[in-house]
This record gives sequence, C-alpha cells and structure tokens, in this order.
Amino acid sequence: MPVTIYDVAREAGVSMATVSRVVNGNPNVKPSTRKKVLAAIEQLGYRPNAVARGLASKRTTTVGVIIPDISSPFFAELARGIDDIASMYKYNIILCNSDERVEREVHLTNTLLEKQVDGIVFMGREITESHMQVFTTASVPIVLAGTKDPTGKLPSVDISHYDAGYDATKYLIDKGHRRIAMVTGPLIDPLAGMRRFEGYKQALTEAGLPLKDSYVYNGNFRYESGLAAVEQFLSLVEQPTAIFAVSDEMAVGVIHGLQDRGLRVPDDIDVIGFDNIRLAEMVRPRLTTVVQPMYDIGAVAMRLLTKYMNNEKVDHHIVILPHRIEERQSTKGRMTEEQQDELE
Amino acid sequence: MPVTIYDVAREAGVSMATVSRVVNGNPNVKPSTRKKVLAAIEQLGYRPNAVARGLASKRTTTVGVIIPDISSPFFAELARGIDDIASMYKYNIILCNSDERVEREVHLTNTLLEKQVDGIVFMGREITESHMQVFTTASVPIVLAGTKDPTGKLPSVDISHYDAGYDATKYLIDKGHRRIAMVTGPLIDPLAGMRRFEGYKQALTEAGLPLKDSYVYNGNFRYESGLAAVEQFLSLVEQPTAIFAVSDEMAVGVIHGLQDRGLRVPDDIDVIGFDNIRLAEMVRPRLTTVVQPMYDIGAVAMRLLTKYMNNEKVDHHIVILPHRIEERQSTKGRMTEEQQDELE
DNA sequence: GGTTTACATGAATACGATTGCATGCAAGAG
DNA sequence: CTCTTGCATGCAATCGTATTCATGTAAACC
Repeated sequence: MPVTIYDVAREAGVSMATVSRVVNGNPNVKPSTRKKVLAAIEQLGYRPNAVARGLASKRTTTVGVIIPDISSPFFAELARGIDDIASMYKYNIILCNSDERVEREVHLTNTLLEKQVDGIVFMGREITESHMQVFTTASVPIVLAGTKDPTGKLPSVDISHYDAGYDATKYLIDKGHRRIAMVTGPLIDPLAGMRRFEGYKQALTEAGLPLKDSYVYNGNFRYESGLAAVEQFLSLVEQPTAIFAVSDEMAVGVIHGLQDRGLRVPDDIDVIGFDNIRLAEMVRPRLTTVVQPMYDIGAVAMRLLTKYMNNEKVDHHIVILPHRIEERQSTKGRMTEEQQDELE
Repeated sequence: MPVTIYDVAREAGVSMATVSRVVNGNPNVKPSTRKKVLAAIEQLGYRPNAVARGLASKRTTTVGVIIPDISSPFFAELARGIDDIASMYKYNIILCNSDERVEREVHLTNTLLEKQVDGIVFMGREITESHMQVFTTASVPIVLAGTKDPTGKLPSVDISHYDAGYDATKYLIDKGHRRIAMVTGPLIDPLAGMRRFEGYKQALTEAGLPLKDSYVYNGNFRYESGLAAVEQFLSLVEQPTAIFAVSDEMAVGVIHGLQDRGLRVPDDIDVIGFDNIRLAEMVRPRLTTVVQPMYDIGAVAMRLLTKYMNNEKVDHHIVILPHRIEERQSTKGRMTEEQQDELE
C-alpha cells in the first residue's frame, strides 16, 4: 500500500536505481532527471523505508544507549549530550533503562545488536565479565560514558573520580577543617563509590588526619541518604565541621537534615556536593560542589563513537574530562589554630 | 560474515523456515527438531537480524518518542513511564528531543515514520496545522502525552489543566487568601500556559475577587522565572499573600526570592507549585503542589498506543488523568475576616 | 483398511531498498 | 574521423528474514 521507490521510478520514468541515487544525494545524476524524480517524490508523497535501506546498506544510522535511569537528573543530562551530538551526525537513539541490573544490561545490549545499531553508548556502574563477554561479540563499536572498564580495553569517557574525591576533601582541609565527614556512594560502585572514597582517604592521610569510620556514611546517591547521614554524624560526641557528599542530592539532604535540627550551613557546618545538577543552585544556601561535566561526557562519548563508526583514527580511546570545584554558599571554611593565634 | 538463519538451518539440518519458526516461538515444531535448532543457534552464536525481520514482517517492535527536552525532570519522568510500559510489551523506543520547535517536531516525526516505527508517542506544546498534516499521513498510531490537540481527533493522555488551575486557586481562597498572585507559563502554550490561567481566573471570579494584571507574572517554567516574579510582586503596594506558580521549579524560585528578601514562607506568604517533581520535597519549606501524575501519563499513553498497535478496541481515545493537591509546608493559610472576628 | 485430520517441514517468494557492473551516448583528444 | 574518456542510467543481484502453500507422514476415526 505505501508508495515505494519503484512507484516513484515509474512515475518519473526512470529506474529505481536512479531514484535511489537522488534520494541519497549521489552527484551522478543529471539535474533535469533529478528534478523529475524530486517532483515524482513530492507528487506521490514518497517516504523512503529506512528498514529496507538498513538491510541493503548494513547501516541503520541508529545507535543504542543504555542508561541506568533516565529519570535521574544526572543521567538525563548525559543523555541529552549524547542525543545532541547524535542528531548532529544524523543518528537516532534507542534509549534503554537498565536500572543497573546486570542481566538486563546484557539483555538490552543483545537486543540492540539484533536491531543492528551502528554503535552503542553504555552507561552503568560496574563492568563485569558478563558485560565484556557480550561487548566483545559485538561487531559494532561500544563506548562507555561515565564509567570505565577495569581492563582499560574499552573506549570510555569519564572524569577522574579519585582526583575529584581527593580535591573535594583537600578543598575542605585547606579551608581549615579537621573533622571532615563523608557521605559515600555504594562502595560496590568501583568509581563513583570506591574511587572517590579513596581520594578522600588519601587527602586525609596526606594532611595527617585520622580516618574515622563514624565519619563515613554509606549512601546511595539519593536525598534520603543525606538526611540519614546527618542523623549519624550528629549523634557523635565530636561532630564533623564539614561534610562531603558524593552527589548533590545527598548534599542537599545533608543541608536540610542539618537545618531541620537548627544548625546553619555554612555557619555551623560546611557542606560540599558532587555533580553540579541544577538542584545545586536551587537550594539555600546554594551548594558548593564538584562539577562534573555531565553533558560533555555524553557529548564526547557520542562524538568518540562516531569516529569509531566512521573508522576514523582516534588518538586516545580513554578520555578523562576535567572536573572542578564550584564554590558557592554552602562552604565558608573554619579558621585554623594558626589563624586564630594570629588574631590574638 | 555474521551468521544468518541460513547457517543455522544448515548446521541443524533443517530449512530456514523451521529455524524461523523456533526463533519466533511457533508451536508447530517437533520438540526434537526444536532442540536441534536451539543447539545450532547456541553453537553458532546466532543473533537474529531485526532489520531483516522488520522488512519481512512489517513490524519493528520499536516506537518513536518525541519529547521537548529529556533533561527536564518533568519530561524525564514521563519518558520513564513510557519506556517501562514499552519494555513490558517488548518494544524499544527511539527518543528524540525536539526543543519544542515545530519544524523539528515535524521533521522528527517524518524520520521516525521512515524508520518504520510501529507507533509514536508525542509530547509537545502546541499542536499546529503542520503537525496535523504529518500526523495524518502516518500509517501508524500516534498518541499525545501531556498535551491534547484542539480538534480532539488524536488520542491523548493528559490532566485537566483548567481544573488544576482552578483547584489550586480555590485551595488558596479557601485558606483565606484574598490577594493571590500567579506565575503562569508561556500563554502561547494553550494548556499548561493558557488553560491553567483560565482556571485561576475562574476561581477568582467565583469568589468575587478582582483579577489584577500586576498579580500575574508571565514565566517560562524555569527557576529564574520564580525569582523574577517575586521582584514584580514585592514592588507592589498591596503585596499578594499567596503565590501560585505553575511549575515546581518556578515555585521554588519564588520561595527563594522571598527568602532572599527576608520574607518567610509560609508565615509571610504562601506558595503553591505545580507538577510534584522530586524537587518539591527537596526544599525547605517543602512545597505544597498540584500533583500531576507524570509517570502515569507516560505509562498510560504508551499502554494506549499498544492497544492501537494491536488493533484492540479502545473505549476513550482521550483520557484525562486525575490530579490532586499535595499539602506540604509552603502553605498554611490566612485567617479570613470572619475567623478573626470570631476570635475577638 | 481406507479415509480423514492434524501436524511437521521445505520450497519459493516477497519485503524495499543499495550497489556493482554493463551499457549507451556525448564530448574531447589525436 | 576514429578512439578514448567520462558521465548518466538501467539491470540484476543481494541483504536476512517471514510466510504462504504444497507435501509428506503419522495418528485417528468408523
């Protein structure tokens, strides 16, 4: 029923090969016939069948995107970066939510490969053996965004979580803090969980500060974790003077937990977050945070993928994007003892 | 190079038709041969080519989703609802960001149709003539989510924006407010902009309250609009005692704008928002808001689409989901004069 | 035991494009 | 004027599957 390339050919009085050529912008067509064909297309309301084209050409101009949860602001921003670059290169995106479940991630990968996507951008937590197994059976490129595989084989785009954890902690130390608590992510997460925590530990160690278990709360990136963390920290005899939470949501939870107990931020306690989602500017006090270029991670990952898909030369298959600390109102620092001495 | 159904057939010593049958779960296959085929598939690592299947069967088990901006929490939640139901029915989704630009929406629709999606879920602002034109050329069902077309022809899932606007305003009136300001969306938006505003006007009228231009600020759903609105309202001699913002982001902007000026919410001014995104619970005071079932709108829209795709009977092609007001701490009301009289 | 019935399977074709190869023709070279 | 060259076009194979139809076989029936 729908009009095919053959109908157009008949209408224009040419062969289907010629129609195909004008549709695909092949220069080897006489302007006059091109015009005829275009007219026929317009006339008949012809819409090329991309599935047939995909079968014949072995390219679908579609890429798969596997994401933990699109309703998370962090990943949504990443996804937007991916899609913007994708559409810039004329690709469409098949978006799949994995909820970070390994079997599902593997299953989705297979589904995407069946659908003959030209490439895949993968976002997840841990890269396991199961992942590597499917990934290596793929005949199309796969790049990791916001993750890195332990073997370093796969192309990936991410920040240095270790450095970021270190920098945030160092920032607080330099501000004069000595009792610094941390709200971590799930430590099963090797990067956003573990590596950031290791950065924290390193910074403490270098400053000669003790690592106290009671100053570490194991969160899950969500707001409620922040609230819960405050409970733990405030029950201590020696309460922290600064709290480093590895997601903005948790950081805001911390701030509100503190405020609900009558403490002021940053007057009583400093708080620093992580990510720099829009929320960070939509709290009072505005949140000092480690900014992670989420949009860019997505965009760069997609750009990298296009290079692989076009068999272009790539210099570095692992790219580490810079992070930085955006100083806002949730941190103001403490005077160190030396500074206090000077004042006297 | 990749292994095809033909290779499997040879390996299993059957015809490709039989392989196709077992792959598609056709019951007309002797268990013993099914087993042989399955073994061959496993052995060869066969992965069915969904593109070829799509061409032959004329179904892609893929649906298109056009969305203004996936990085907006509101739409992200909607998208999640869509994807969950889609994957429940074994569909994948092609996600496209339109930025609410009409030409782009039209263009994306055409692209999706070329890719032979089995259906489309469309989210946008206004449904114009251009939209209707493409939509009607489509041979697959299209359902609107979070919008409605003026002609009422297209299937859609949404709330009643008019009622919601009315209810929010009425809520404030019942709380004793007489000076109620509103931060609207762009009035070009016929629903989230205009209809909510009309509900507001109606509620005022019924209560015998005047509609004052200075009490209306034209926002764009973003946080900054809320801040700006406060500027306008506080410059008035007779300042409002309650503010109704048609997005939570704007409402939070309003709250912060007020707080930044030393006013307290709700002690000095009540604020009510709209949407009930997670942010609403991540502010102090927590935001009273009109809850819009975003996830459900997406889910129901997708469910409706599956019915159309399966040629099932549908009772109502336009479905209006319920909204309600979630009362939190940003509203506490004012005593009316009568109440004050009673106290004396 | 012959006829009907149901099931299991294979051969062949359609799906709607892309693309390599052959061909015809006109222009340019010698 | 002939030969070469290159452009414009058509022919036909191909992509990997679904699906109809015909066929063969075994079970079921009276």
